[in-house]
Amino acid sequence: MPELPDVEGFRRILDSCGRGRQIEKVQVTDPGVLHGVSAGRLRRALEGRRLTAPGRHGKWLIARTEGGPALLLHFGMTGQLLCRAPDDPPHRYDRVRLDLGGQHGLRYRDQRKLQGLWLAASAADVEHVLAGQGPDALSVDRETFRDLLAGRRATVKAVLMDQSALAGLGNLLSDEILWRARLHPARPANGLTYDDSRALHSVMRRTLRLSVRAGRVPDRRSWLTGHRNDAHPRCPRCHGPLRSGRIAGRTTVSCPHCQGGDPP
DNA sequence: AGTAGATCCTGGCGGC
DNA sequence: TGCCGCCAGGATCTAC
Repeated sequence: MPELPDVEGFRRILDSCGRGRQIEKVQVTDPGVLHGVSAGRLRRALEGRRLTAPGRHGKWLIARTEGGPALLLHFGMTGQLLCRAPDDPPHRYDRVRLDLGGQHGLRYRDQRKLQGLWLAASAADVEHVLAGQGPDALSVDRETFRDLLAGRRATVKAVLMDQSALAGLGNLLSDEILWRARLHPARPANGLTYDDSRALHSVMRRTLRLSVRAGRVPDRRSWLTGHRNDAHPRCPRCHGPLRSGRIAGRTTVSCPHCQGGDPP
């Protein structure tokens, strides 16, 4: 389930594998992942273009070309970006392939096709596709973060996961961050104190930095994420039983002891 | 403004 | 064994 750290990993793959190289051939093996563009138009728009420094906003990856259009990639739950030689055997979930000359190539691989690829004709068009995204969770400053929480009556978990409020966090990271900050996920966002939001911001940044370094949310046993799929999960901090429920429509794991039994 | 629920999509899993 | 329904959680839409 790609969240900000995973997509940041894909950005690095795109950078090391594709930057400076020319897109020689675009192969769409499943047009079902294309949004608002046909396979033919995608091919005509990208073939012959040279990839430049890629960007990322939240869970979006931006593959820019020199003086040309940009390809926007969203990985849904199961998507990934791989650097593979064009003659590497195809995988059944390879949906789009970019051949970059020689032994270089990129593949958009995705089992469930919940999201996919968008084509942006220009920088302004990139902004258009990304309109409505909140600030990136890795670069949002403390005051902006505090204000976006203070302006919402929804639960703090719902706001953390809302891409229009804050871009980049998914279900796993939200639970991890709230657990580390010792905040109950069902607390109303606008009920957090100044100190709460300050601590939450700091914990979020630290958790994101560690996750980006690992290329994903680590499922180490010292992390909440390393326990959430256990039959009888216990808190790695206090060793009490973890609680599993649904908040904002998502499975939510938290520690009743560390994060409070009931939200105030 | 907020939540719940359906939808999209595919595969793994438990139950019968 | 095989079929059914549920669940996973990325997002969006409608209904309340």
